[in-house]
Amino acid sequence: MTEPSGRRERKKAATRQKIADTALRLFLERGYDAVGIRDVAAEADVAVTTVFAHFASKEALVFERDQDFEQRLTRAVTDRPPHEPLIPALHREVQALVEHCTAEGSAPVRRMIEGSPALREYEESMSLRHAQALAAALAADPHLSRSATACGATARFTIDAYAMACRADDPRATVDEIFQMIEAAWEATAP
Amino acid sequence: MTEPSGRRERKKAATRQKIADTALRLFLERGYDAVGIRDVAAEADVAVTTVFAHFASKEALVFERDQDFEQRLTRAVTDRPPHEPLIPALHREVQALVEHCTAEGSAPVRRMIEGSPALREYEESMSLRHAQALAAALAADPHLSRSATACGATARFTIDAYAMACRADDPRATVDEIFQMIEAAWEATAP
DNA sequence: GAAATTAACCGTAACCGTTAGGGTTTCACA
DNA sequence: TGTGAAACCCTAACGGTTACGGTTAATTTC
Repeated sequence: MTEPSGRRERKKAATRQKIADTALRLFLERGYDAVGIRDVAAEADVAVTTVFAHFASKEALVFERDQDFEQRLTRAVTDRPPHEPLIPALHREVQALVEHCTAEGSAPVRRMIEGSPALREYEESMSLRHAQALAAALAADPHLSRSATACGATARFTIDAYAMACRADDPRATVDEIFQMIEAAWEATAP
Repeated sequence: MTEPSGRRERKKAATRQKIADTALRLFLERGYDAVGIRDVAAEADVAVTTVFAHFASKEALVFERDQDFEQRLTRAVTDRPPHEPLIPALHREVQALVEHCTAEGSAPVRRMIEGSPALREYEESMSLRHAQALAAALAADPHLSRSATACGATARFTIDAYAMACRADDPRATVDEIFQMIEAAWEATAP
C-alpha cells in the first residue's frame, strides 16, 4: 500500500510482519490454544512487550488485515460513481469480500477461527466496528438522505450478510439471498 | 419461576444470588474494572472457585438473567397463536424487551456496560447466541416455510434492532423504524 | 558532523481472570 | 444409617497483558 521511506519505519513494518507471520504459522501448526504469546515472541525473536506494541491482543494476531476490510466496505460506498444505487454497490463488494475469505487458501484459517470461541468473539466485535464505520459512511452520503437509524440498520444487515455467508455452505447464494432482503428493507425506508 | 423443593437447591440458588448481587453492587460502587474477582468472592464470603462454579466468567456476573431473554424471544415465536403473522409478534416482544432494558433503574448498569469494552464484547457475543436460538425457532415453525438463510438473516436483523434500540435516543421509535425494514425484508423472502 | 531527541525494542516482575487438583462438609436417598 | 454425590473450600499455577526502567539506533537540530 504505502511504501515508507525511512529506515525506521521499514524496520518497524518488518518486525510487525515477522511477528504476524510467525504467529499464524505456529497457530496453524500447533493450534491456537496450544501456542502462547511467549512462544510467538520467542520464535519471532522479539520481546513479549514488542508483540503487544504491534498487536492489541493475541486474537489480533490472526486478523492482521482487518483495516483493509473496513476500508473496502466504506469505499464501496464513498467511491462509487455518482447516482449509482447504493445496494448493488454494497452487494458487489460483499460478494468480493466473501469470495476472498472463502478462497482455497483461507480454509485452514477459517477452521481455526471457528474452532476457538475467543477468535469467534473477537471477529464478531470487529464486525461491529466495521458496521459502525459503514453506518457513518452511509449517513455522510449526501445522495442518500435516510435517517441515522436506517443507515445504522442497513450497515448491520450488510455485516450480517458477510458473517453468515462466510460460514454458509453456498456463500455466493447466501449473499444474493440476504441482499434481496436488504434491498427490500432499504426501499422501505425511502423518504 | 421454578421454586426448588430441596434444601440443597435452595442453598445453591441463594449462593448464586448472593454472588450476583454482591458483584453488581461492587461494580456499580467502584467501577467494573476496579473490582477483581477476588474482591467479589471475599465480599460475598465464598471462594473464588465457587464464583466460577456459578458463572462462566467475570462478565457473566453482569448478565445474570440472559437466559430469560433468549427464552422470551423464542417463545414469542413458538407460543404465538396459530396463524398470527410472525413479524408483529417479534416486533411486540422486542419492544417489551427494549423497554425493560431502558427502564429507569437500568441506566447505571447500561452506563457501566457501555463504559467497558469487555462487557460490550460479551454482550455482543451473547446476542449472537440469541440470534442462533431465534433462527432455529424460525426454521422449526411449520407455518413459515422459509429458507434457513432467510430465517437466519431475520433472526440477526431482529437482534440488531434490539441492540441498536438499547443505545438509541428514542428506543421505541428506533424499534418501530427498524421493524418496518424487517417486515419488508421478510416479505421479500415469501415463497 | 556532534549533540540532543525520539521511537523501537528489551527484560523482569507483576496483575488479574481462570482452572486444576485435592480435600471437607452437607444433603439426599436407599 | 450409611453411602454417594454435590457444593464448597484452599492453594498453586497458567496465560494474556501491562508497568517500569533501561538500551540501542534512527532522526532531527544546531
